Amino acid sequence: MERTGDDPTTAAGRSEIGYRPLYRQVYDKLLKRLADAVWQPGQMLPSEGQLAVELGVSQGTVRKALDALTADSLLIRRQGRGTFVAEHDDQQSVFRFFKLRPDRAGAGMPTSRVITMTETSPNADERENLDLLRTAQVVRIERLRYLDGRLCIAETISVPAVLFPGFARMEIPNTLYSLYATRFGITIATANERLKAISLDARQAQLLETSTGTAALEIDRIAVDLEDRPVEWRLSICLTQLLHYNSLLR
Amino acid sequence: MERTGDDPTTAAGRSEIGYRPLYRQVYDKLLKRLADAVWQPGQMLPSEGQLAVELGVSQGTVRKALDALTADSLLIRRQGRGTFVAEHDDQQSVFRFFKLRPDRAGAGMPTSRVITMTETSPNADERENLDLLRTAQVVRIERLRYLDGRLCIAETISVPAVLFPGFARMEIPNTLYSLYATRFGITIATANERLKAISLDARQAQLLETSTGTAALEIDRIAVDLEDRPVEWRLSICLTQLLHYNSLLR
DNA sequence: TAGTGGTCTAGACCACCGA
DNA sequence: CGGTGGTCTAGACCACTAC
Repeated sequence: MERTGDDPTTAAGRSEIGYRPLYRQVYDKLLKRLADAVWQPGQMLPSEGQLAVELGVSQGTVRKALDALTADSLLIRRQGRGTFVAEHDDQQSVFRFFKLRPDRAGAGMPTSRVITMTETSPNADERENLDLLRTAQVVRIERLRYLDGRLCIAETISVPAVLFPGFARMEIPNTLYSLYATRFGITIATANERLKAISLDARQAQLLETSTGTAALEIDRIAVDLEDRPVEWRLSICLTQLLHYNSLLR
Repeated sequence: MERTGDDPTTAAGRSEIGYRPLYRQVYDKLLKRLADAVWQPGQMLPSEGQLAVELGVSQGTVRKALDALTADSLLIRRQGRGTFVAEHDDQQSVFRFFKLRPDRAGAGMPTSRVITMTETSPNADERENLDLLRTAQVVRIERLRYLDGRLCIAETISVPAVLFPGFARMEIPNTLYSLYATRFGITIATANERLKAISLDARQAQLLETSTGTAALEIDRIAVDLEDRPVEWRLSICLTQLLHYNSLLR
């Protein structure tokens, strides 16, 4: 099943011509450095002027590339201080990919408890969603998550083992994506989520300490890195009696 | 919307506590014209150069304001042709606010059938979500929606009657938001959706021609206009056996 | 060919931050 | 204070569209 990243109406043909604006080339060069972890998360980049000299373009062109990277949440710019590689382990960034909120109060940080963690051969879903060969291995995590102390999510997380060496024997922190970035040099750029309403089967109900047939929200997420490779597949089952999934359309 | 924040400073030249960039003032001026429907949807704006002369700023400053309006989906710019007021009745814009997709195929246009349409006093939810006084009136629509010919949504739509004079006696098209724009001068800028999984009660099940207790997706949407006023509340009950709600996180 | 938006440059000045 | 990003300008040239 082909997964459409965006509206089906955006299938309009591209010019096909090999014209690439200068600022776009600068964007790609800087993106490559970020992907190669030349600059670490939190680190300050050279100033606009220095980059301009180094790359042999005007400061305005560098600026346009930096602004684009900032719009893509890869950089953070602060007037008077400098340009920094975005850190994905602060509170703000956690909620970038976590859209569940309590109905009434503001959300505290979600917490987690790992149930199982194994390195194994991928099943059919994992092969398809992570674009894997049959001979590849995956690391698969099952865990429960809590919001404001209340059990609300059971999820299965699968990643290609080759991209995460030693992952299966690690202590798993609450914020996975910062671990991906700091330990494996993998930055999650975007994630595509597909939501459905389901009735819990017996196993799911037991995990979530509720009764079979309860309505729950299923979130099927594929996360991709800076080079648009799928690097994580996550299937979350969420109880939404006291929570909701928040989506802002603009 | 990021650009219509709660900046307390006014457009008055230079105040010492708040600083308002020139391009931001231009943005606001142009936004006002869009809100006042000085330029109609689909219409071409004057060129950058003409606007620059008229407003007494440089072309680059106009450009920055136009780019910001384009980023907010209010304008569409086409190289070699001009800058146009975004039309919200073409296929692209429909899917901007409609995130349900068939699991397997690409989505055709959704269709609708109105069940009831009344003008009445608001209930407590409507008063709260639309920020209404007890004496106000609302227009309330119940309808069913179909995707690829299949019944999948039952929804209730409520709008303040004062903003939509004569609405209750109109023929209702499939794409409501284009009607809002063309007949009432109201442009939907953003919408906030809250999703939950629910079990259908008897009435909902009957409407959707399925059985009581079926799991379904409830979408609670508040849509706001260019001035950030809530102008529509919509509660949709969606069957997701063959559909999913698509959400792209970046 | 004329007119549009898109890119690129160079330089001036402003607002903000930290030492 | 010096250094950073943010704004603003003026002008040149490029790519695209319509006629």
